[in-house]
Amino acid sequence: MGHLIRKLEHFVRLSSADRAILDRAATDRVRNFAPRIDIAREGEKPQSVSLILAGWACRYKQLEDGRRQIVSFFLPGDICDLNVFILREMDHSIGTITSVTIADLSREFFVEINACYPRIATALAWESLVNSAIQREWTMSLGQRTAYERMAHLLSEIFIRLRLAGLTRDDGCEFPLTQSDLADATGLSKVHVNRTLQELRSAELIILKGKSLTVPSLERLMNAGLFNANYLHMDHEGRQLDANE
Amino acid sequence: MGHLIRKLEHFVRLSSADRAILDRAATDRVRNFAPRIDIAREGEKPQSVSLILAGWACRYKQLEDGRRQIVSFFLPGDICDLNVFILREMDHSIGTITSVTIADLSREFFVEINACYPRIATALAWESLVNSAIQREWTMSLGQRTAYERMAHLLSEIFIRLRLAGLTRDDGCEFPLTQSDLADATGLSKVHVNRTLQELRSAELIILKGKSLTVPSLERLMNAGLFNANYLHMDHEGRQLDANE
DNA sequence: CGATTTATTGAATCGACTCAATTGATGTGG
DNA sequence: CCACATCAATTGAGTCGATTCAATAAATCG
Repeated sequence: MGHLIRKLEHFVRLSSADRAILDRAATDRVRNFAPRIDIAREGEKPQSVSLILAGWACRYKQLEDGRRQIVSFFLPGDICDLNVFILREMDHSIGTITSVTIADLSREFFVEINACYPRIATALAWESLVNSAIQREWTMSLGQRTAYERMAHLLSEIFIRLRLAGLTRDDGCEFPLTQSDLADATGLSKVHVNRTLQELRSAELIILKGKSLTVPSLERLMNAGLFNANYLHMDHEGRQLDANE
Repeated sequence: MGHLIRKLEHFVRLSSADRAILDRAATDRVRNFAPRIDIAREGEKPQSVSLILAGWACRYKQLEDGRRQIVSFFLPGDICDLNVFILREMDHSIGTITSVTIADLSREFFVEINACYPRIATALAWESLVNSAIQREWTMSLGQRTAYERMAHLLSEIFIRLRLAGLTRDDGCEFPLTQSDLADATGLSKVHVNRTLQELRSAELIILKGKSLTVPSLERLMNAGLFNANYLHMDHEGRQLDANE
């Protein structure tokens, strides 16, 4: 579907046949979920690989005593858990933030891609490497960045990822995360998230109100978060594979 | 080589042909590195996929001001950066802890594996999924666990991973990490690492002296770290693929 | 509209940090 | 093989970033 294709095209140019099979896969087995519910739970058998068509979701883990860590966000165009068929049991849960539309991608789809669409296969491998890199960057953030830097970094990352998927207009985007979500993602308390956001506001790095985020200068926000975009590998790195049409 | 095979066999039983090609790959292009040097640096073009034959290494990221986060450890039998050929530029560095012996795995090796050794291909996919799961668990640790829990968790993880590779005897193992390494991995200061280790010692959860770690009761250490081993997916999950010999 | 969730504020506390000094290992060259 | 240099581990004291608890204000939703 549109957001995935748009994202993958930052890595490699696809042919119209490539785009066609991706579009087809995205209209096949579509499911809708309400906001704030679990799509999959830790301990269950992984059922499918899902492409987010619309809405925000997250992957999270929880300790017995209730402490909760969001370990990644899924935005439109993201794929959850490539290859996960192999495993017996989920080691984390997946929950929605907003209402979410996903398309289940079948095993056969991946077999076909690997056999007949090498450009897509490579682009999906790229997507998966970028996801690993994002996870490492979160490790970095939680381990080394201050609350202020961490929040600026997270907001920069989300804004850039939304832009790659074509989900920003000018300097703004939808932003359905609550401060509580941000707390679970950054490892900070809700109260401190609130105060940190206020600092970012008074530094005029963000305008965050309702469910909408405006970033007057992405560059300044990135600087505040010590953000180095290299880990997103979005500089059209696979262009030697470009389709010629 | 031995440690990799041993580890993969926790997921699926390999045939002697499977083992043979892995052994061959591991004797092909072997390189040695001194302790405490960089094998690869952020910003460079990724050169190869490496299998650690002996020694410990780590993946780390650094901020401009010097703050350093170790985002993963590589133990014997681990593979660095499966698939990484695709990317233009490293987003992190890889450095040795001890002296290290690695075997470079060629692109052709992976092509051959995917074409002719589906069981190994699946096992390597499993290895890569487990690595992602470990990275998520580190995110969890840094975001939610206290210093004490975090240290207990890390030590449990390392001990278990070493055991999977056949590198423990009874309740002990080599442990070449300095407190400074532990600080960079846990996001704590060196001083606090020191104090946290003392707490673990006086709770009789670890005996750590010189470069050797003893864990009198792994179960108790795991409990202290709120350790749930599910993320390591080591319960022979791929047995439907077992070789019959 | 009232009910519930989300955001905000204040005050007190605490876990972890910094700085600085000391002790103990490890290793190397003469 | 000792002497020195270096690196790693330990300890104490003071500080600070972030937390908890608790109350209030503002949105959002049915």
